[in-house]
Amino acid sequence: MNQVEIFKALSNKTRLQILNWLKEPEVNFPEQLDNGFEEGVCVGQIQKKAGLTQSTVSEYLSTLQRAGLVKSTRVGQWTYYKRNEEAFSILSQIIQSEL
Amino acid sequence: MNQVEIFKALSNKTRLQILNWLKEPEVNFPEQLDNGFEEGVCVGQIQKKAGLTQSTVSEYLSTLQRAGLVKSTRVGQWTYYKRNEEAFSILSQIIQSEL
DNA sequence: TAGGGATATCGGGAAAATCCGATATATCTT
DNA sequence: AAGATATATCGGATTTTCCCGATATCCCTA
Repeated sequence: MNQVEIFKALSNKTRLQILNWLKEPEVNFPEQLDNGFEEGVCVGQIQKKAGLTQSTVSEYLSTLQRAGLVKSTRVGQWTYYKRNEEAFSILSQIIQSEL
Repeated sequence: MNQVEIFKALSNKTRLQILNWLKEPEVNFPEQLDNGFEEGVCVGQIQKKAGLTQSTVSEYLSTLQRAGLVKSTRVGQWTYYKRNEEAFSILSQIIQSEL
């Protein structure tokens, strides 16, 4: 739980948006209704919505993952990303007690 | 309440330390026992503890203030900084509900 | 096993952050 | 008014972030 790394990951508008979109994948990624979102949302869907290049979005997702804010699952050629809710819970507590 | 600005302000080890020191000024700034800390701690004390130059620490405190995380009071030639606890409370809630 | 699609990684130009020394401003004292 | 002290602001060298295009890797299918 590296605090500076977490806050750096959160210091970007697009990355904050991605995290927000992943709160309600069924609303924000209707094209991916086939799988039930238990795995998360694949990079391509997120990239399309973000409107940035594939490499940039892939890098942003790695940044979020290194910070522990999302988890990924590889299924075939797709990598699905979803929020790590526990991390947000812990972060919220850290801000109240430690920070 | 600009979220990106807040997280950027928190994305620095020294600034996090300053915020932490200001949680217990009487413990961390014993040299300033004369005034009762209601006003906060002056820049010079923080600078000495941080071990960075005066200009850097002054700039860091401005950054924290622009983000709303600290408040300042000018008294004579001193500027006293203290935490804005309300901001941390709100931030903690934002992480739980909005982020 | 060849080709195609999804994702990751690499190299880089532009912009922002980091932290410094020098200087400006404000205030207090004498 | 002059000197001393505390803080703020400025200019800049260095590092980091942002975001891209090109390329590499992985996996699936014909």
